[in-house]
Amino acid sequence: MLMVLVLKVSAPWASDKVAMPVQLLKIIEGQSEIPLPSHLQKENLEHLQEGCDHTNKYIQGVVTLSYPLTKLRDGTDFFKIVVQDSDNLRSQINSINVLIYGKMAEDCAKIICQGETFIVAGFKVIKLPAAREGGRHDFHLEVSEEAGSAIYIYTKPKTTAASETASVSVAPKYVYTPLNHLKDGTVVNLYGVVKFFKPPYISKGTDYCSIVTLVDPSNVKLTCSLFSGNLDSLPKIYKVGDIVRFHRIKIREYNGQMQGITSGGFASLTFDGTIGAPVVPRTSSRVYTFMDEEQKTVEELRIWAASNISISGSATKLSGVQPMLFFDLTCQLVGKAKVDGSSFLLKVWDGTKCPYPTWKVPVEAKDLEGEKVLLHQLRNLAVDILVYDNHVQLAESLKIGSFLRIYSIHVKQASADNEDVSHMEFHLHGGTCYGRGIGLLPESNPDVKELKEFLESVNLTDSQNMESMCSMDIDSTFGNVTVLTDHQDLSATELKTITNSSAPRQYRIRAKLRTYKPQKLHQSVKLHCSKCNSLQEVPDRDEFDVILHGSASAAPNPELHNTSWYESVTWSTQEQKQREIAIHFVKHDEMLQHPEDTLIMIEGGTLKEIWKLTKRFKCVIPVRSTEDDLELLDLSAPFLLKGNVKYYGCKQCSTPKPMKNLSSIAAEQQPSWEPTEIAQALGIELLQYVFIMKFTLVDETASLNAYLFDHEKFFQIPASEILTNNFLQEKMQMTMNTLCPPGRKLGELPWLECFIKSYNVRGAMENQVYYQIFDTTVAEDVV
DNA sequence: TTAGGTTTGG
Repeated sequence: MLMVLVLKVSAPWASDKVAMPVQLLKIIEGQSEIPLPSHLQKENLEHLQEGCDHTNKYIQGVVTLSYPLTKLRDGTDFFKIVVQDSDNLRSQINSINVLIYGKMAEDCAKIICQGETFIVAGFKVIKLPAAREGGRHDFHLEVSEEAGSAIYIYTKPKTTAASETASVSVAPKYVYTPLNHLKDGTVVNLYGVVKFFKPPYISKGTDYCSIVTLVDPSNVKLTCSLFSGNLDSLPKIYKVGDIVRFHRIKIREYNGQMQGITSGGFASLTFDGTIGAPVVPRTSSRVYTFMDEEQKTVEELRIWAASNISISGSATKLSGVQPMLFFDLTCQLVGKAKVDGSSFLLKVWDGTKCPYPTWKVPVEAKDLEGEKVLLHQLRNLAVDILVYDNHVQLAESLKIGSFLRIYSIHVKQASADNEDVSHMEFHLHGGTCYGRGIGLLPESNPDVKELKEFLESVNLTDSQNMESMCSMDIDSTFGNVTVLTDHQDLSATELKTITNSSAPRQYRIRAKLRTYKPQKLHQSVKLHCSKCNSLQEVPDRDEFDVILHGSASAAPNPELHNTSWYESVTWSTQEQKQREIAIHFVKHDEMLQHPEDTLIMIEGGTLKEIWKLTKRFKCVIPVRSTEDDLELLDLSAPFLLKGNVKYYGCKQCSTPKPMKNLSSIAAEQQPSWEPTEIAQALGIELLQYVFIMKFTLVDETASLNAYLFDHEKFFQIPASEILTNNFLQEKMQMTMNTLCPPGRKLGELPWLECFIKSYNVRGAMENQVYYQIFDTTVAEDVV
């Protein structure tokens, strides 16, 4: 009798789902071949090559020797056998070592006896360091469940003897197929950047399903249907731009296009697609291979994706929702309730306030799960999202307090019969079009970390003060003033009186902010020279990049290295076009200081390198060398980087002085390296970051445009920080939403109090009167 | 098996 055993779990062609590691599939009598899946091809021992994809290949031979089951140092089970190709006994190379790892090793050790016929598919070929001897192969095969190997054993005894030599275990090597080389009917390993995905949802069959569309630098797309009964074994994709590695995905042709589908042994790793983020795989596998080479692949894909994939997406904060649109929300679940059979209520918040009144889904208090006190505290910040149909089951299973990303929420403007003002409704409609669904984010997710930090910073008492400015009862409560001023003694003047008066004068006014410019708040940040009074745009990073490239073409001058006041270090990069970098560390008392106290000057650095250095050192000054001195770069580039801020000098008003002037600051008892002081020493007229905005103010009598020219006082946010700080941008947006809530009629806008002054600007023909807001600060309970 | 990307009802 011939018995055929198939060791499985991850055999790619196995049709059975039983998770038993060893399964008796068939007992065949008098038959010499197992009906192997048609896509498998037999590989001759003589033709083995390292680095090829053997996912669809098998080798067959007789077990001539087996060793006792042992454990490797890391606890992995290890079983080694020698297999001889019985069809080619006269061949020079007819034996090979097969190293079996993990659960498969344990299972094989129980079953395999010498003389049995052994078939393995999905192995890895590893070259041995020593030369071959006596018919032994100079490769060995590595086999494991993780590698997707499958083993077939014929238990019919045959006998041969063979010697064997020790072999060295080498980490397995995978081969990855680019998306433009996929062939129907194969099982491959691949990398890709997520272009589209549906978070896992419960399919109509027995499994979870997740749809993932990948692209890679071949610019070919591949849509994969991934199924698994275990949610954890589907890739943990959180956003478009994430990078995935799939092992053992089956390729099929569907509607004239290649399609990926899970097959036995499918495994995935997911990586954050952000350049510079740690390359840490998200996986449920206990065991996975991940080495320097893989790290490099991920980093390369990140760079490719950065310029080839739009990851702008539709992520929005509640403060930024627009009616009649769809958006993705990262939020925390604070309440949930069953509404009816086909819909379920989720109450969530993200710390920001929706500028529109939002609907409240009526549910009975007893049906609402969540912390009552918190729900009350958050009653004006949390929003109700009604999820339908296929999303209900998943929504029900969510735990209060968990962090979610809800994809493609529909914002619907609606007005009930008994309300004059329309409100916003949030629906997660049934189905999964456009990736509609709910994803559970782990606490380790960087977006969750950021959100948690933000939620903790939200003062719930303050947000209750905003109650008067929000949703339900708009008209009655909007008599309130939301801006504080310094000059409480002045009484308010009507706008008509102001526009009819001559300039210059100062007034206290009470008005509504009908609109403001720019609507994109980051565009309000400019650079101002207090000497020549000029305003300019903040240069973008490309401009800086170009200047850096230009200056890197000249090598640092070694004669300028290591002077009395700085120490220098130089090195060359490994890139194709070698680049020399010099860093000059400014000393204090002839000593180097801690990096966080040190000012450095750098020659030949890239944008990224300089940015990294600013994280570590107190100040960074990009320089280049001339024949006899170091000097600043073109003043279109920042002359100084400190913390998150790039400091610029005025081209008109600056007269750069020798870098050596910095040594006088370095000699101070405790050098503070203040930008103003550095600028002065270097002859730079420091440009100040300012907010420039135009406010259109109205009262019952007239309307006027007043300019806001503000460094920090009005918003209590430094203009210099806003471009690099998301929290502050968020805070500023919320402030503007409070002062000028979008989507409201004039009558529904809040009243503001502020100070304005009028002034004359001489035109060619006549004087023009302008107005500027001054000495005004947004009240703390608004911010 | 399930889905096979392309939104809108409650």
